[in-house]
Amino acid sequence: MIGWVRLESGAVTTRSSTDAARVIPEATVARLPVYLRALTALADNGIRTCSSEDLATAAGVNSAKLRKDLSYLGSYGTRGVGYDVDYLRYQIAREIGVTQDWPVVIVGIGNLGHALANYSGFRSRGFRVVALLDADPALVGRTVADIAVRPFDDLDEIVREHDVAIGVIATPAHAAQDVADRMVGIGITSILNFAPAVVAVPEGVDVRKVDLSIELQILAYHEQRKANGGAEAAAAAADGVDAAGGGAA
Amino acid sequence: MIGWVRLESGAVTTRSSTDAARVIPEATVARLPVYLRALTALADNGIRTCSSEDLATAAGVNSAKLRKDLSYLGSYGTRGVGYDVDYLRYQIAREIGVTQDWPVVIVGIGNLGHALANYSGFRSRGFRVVALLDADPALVGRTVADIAVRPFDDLDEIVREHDVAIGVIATPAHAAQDVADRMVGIGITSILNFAPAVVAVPEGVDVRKVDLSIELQILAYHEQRKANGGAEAAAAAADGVDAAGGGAA
DNA sequence: CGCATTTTGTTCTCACGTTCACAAACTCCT
DNA sequence: AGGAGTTTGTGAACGTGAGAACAAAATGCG
Ligand SMILES: NC(=O)c1ccc[n+]([C@@H]2O[C@H](COP(=O)([O-])OP(=O)(O)OC[C@H]3O[C@@H](n4cnc5c(N)ncnc54)[C@H](O)[C@@H]3O)[C@@H](O)[C@H]2O)c1
Ligand SMILES: NC(=O)c1ccc[n+]([C@@H]2O[C@H](COP(=O)([O-])OP(=O)(O)OC[C@H]3O[C@@H](n4cnc5c(N)ncnc54)[C@H](O)[C@@H]3O)[C@@H](O)[C@H]2O)c1
Repeated sequence: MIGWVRLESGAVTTRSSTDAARVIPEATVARLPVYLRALTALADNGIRTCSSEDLATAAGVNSAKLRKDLSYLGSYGTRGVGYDVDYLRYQIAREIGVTQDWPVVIVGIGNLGHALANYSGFRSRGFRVVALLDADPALVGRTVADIAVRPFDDLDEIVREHDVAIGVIATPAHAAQDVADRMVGIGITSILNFAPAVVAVPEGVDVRKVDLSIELQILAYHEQRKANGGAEAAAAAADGVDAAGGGAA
Repeated sequence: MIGWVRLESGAVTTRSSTDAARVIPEATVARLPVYLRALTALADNGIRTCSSEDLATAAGVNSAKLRKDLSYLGSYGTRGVGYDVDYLRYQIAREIGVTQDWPVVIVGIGNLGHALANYSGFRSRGFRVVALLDADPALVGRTVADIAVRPFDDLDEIVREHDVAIGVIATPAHAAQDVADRMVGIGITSILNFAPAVVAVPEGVDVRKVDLSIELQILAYHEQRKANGGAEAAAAAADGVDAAGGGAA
């Protein structure tokens, strides 16, 4: 359907048709979890089938975009009928990789680290917090959310023992790069960074950042334009501000 | 430089040249706070002048992108020299609107609400938490970060008194839409939503969402592709995964 | 069965965002 | 003053994403 993968240099590989050209656009990847959440909500309400229009409404997107996104995964709907909620849910979960369990370590058990440790949405979505780490000796030994806080230097041991691939940084900004370097050094290849700092990582390691201040500043920018009446406000209104875009990136 | 704003229908408005065609792309708006943070870091290190290359490195972006982004604000650099750190910092802050103080209310003082209330990065970036609200009578009256928790029904009074434009939702997902509706009803026009739920708002209201689970699931997707060796991994590696894209998107 | 109706999957077009590449503008040195 | 060296600001090329529109496929009804 989408065609074969072109290779610029000579080598030509044949592929089984099952994994044909699976290059899912990044923008689509970022929306799949939203669809998954919407499907779960529908299933919880006892809905077994839905149209792209229904699901799009539940996910807060346009139905054309939804259908196009789903088409990258395959043809899991039925024309004239719609999608089977449970079936589609499973397919998306499998595509994202949340049918399996992902062990996660959290580094920096301060205000935010406490909240994260207590967050139930972690576990319910296929992520398991295997360790809480902090450099502060006063915190080590305390238990948060039934997990003992351990010294940061235990990172190596824990990552090896549980085969951890995902690390969360919730330390102050000045420590973020050091923590990231240690994580990468031990083989962690995905990092979620809550510290307001740019962390540099080698090729092959993914970093996603969550920055509250940036989100607020983006809101402030639009707010300022709304407040400044006249031409500027008109221009701001015209671009259909509805946002909820981040994601990131 | 950028030309006049074209209007599709007859009406032609003249503009003073000072606010000429200020249509800053959304992607640029999302990066301006990052530049601001990088400039602050440079200033803290005593650096008074920097090139686009320096600043780009500090902000974790490509220098061409940085220069193009800054060009939407005006010409604040000097060719052959670079940018004056303090001057550029002020210009960006003014553009975003963080030279003024933004009053903010936080609704839902659970795990996350506590962390947010204690977050110092709020205040230092031009945002002032004027109230903490919760529906739970057991929480009302307690003080968190020197601010008394007040009943959710005080929202109207507080918003009117402090002229609040920005609201933060940190309640469970099932309460998010109700809280948003109340906020919008009183005149809040910017919402930062931490609950994993789609909230619908009328035109003219901005919603940005921060969703930890989604970020982790995006990481899991890429992680899965890295793990699945062979063709898929090759494709994943080829698309230069370096992410940190949020935001926005 | 044939036809109207519904809804998906896909194609096409346009808008937006990124990156390259270079002229313009500035400094410094001789 | 003039030329070499820097660095900005921006035009143009390219790639990605969004949305409209529609053909293809399924259902249901007479
Ligand atoms: N609190 C919030 O709501 C919030 C919101 C957005 C972003 N953030 C950011 O998240 C980070 C954490 O915020 P917080 O309020 O929890 O801060 P915090 O000071 O309460 O906690 C930071 C924790 O990190 C630990 N730490 C410091 N250096 C370390 C190191 N090298 N290795 C391991 N642990 C180390 C400290 O001991 C402390 O327990 C900060 O960067 C902050 O800017 C916080
Ligand atoms: N804890 C985390 O680290 C974390 C991370 C990401 C997202 N979230 C999301 O943030 C939200 C809050 O998480 P939490 O862990 O703080 O939950 P929580 O249950 O600890 O706190 C929720 C608070 O909201 C209050 N509340 C409930 N309904 C309300 C209403 N209608 N009006 C006002 N207040 C109301 C409750 O009384 C409670 O104090 C949840 O939606 C959660 O999914 C939490």
